[in-house]
Amino acid sequence: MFSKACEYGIKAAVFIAQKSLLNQRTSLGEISDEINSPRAFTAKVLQILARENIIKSMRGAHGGFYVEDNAIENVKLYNIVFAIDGDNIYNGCALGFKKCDENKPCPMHFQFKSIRDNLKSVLHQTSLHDLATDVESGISFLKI
Amino acid sequence: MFSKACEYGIKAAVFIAQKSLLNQRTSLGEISDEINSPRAFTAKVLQILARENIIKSMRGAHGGFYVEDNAIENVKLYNIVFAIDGDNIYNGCALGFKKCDENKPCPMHFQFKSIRDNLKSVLHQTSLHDLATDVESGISFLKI
DNA sequence: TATAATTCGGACAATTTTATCTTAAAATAA
DNA sequence: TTATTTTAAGATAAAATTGTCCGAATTATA
Repeated sequence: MFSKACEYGIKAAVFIAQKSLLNQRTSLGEISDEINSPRAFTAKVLQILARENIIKSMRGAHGGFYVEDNAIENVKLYNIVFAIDGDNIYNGCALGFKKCDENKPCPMHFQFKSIRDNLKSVLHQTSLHDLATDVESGISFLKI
Repeated sequence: MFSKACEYGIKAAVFIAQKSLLNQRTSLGEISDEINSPRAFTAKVLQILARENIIKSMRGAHGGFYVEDNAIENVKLYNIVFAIDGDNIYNGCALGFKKCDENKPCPMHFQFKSIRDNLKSVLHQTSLHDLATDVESGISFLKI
């Protein structure tokens, strides 16, 4: 469903948000340990998120990654997925047509409308804060 | 969402079913023309579907691909997707965990439950017959 | 039987995605 | 200022997916 890059990006962002709620920065090493992801590849993904202002980064000693207070609430899963994988998942045609709409639908267009809409609404509704507090309180997990 | 292989497989199967409803076999060349897919790659996908008994193939002059009468009703999108992409799309964890369930859920587990269930039910409900008749009657399209 | 039409299967090639390595740049602190 | 810690960025490599080619096998027909 999501690319590996996007999976790592989501997990990393949630972990960074979790740390930020505790007023802590976290480093690439700590992140990739915590979410069990390849370090250098994760760095690339974090660069994307930082360029898109979804997370903040700071170089140097005591540097690392963090999420700004207001972003923890305002950044939605939607923004992360869009930054990394684009909007193809929930806007793209299930059969890969460039142009597929009610006027000229692919055979799966109508059956998939509810799925796409559902996905879009979930990604729009779920904030970093929601996910991070769940992990913090032991309701969900970033590593299994 | 689906792999390219799966997209081609679905389109091809629908076209083959459409022809079979008219009691005609169709060849690889006709299929890849009709669904606008790379010929040799499509052949590989059709081999998978044939091995899984989702479609039938016959070599030689006047050979080609077809779907058996009962299969047109009985084969669901589910079977095609499963044969080509496996069940990862609707059973797999959104964040890629091997083991992710209510007991030890990833941060997106509950938000994605409805999406997965919705997807699963759509794929289970939609038959080749449904898709093929829509195309045949001009309601939907295999090429755009 | 010979020929043509067709799928099958294996090997290969190109592209995309995933992953790594190495050096530079920036921030902190001694 | 120098050393240390950290991210940034670019080059490269590995793996997976997508795509191609070719000869063998099979079927129908002349």
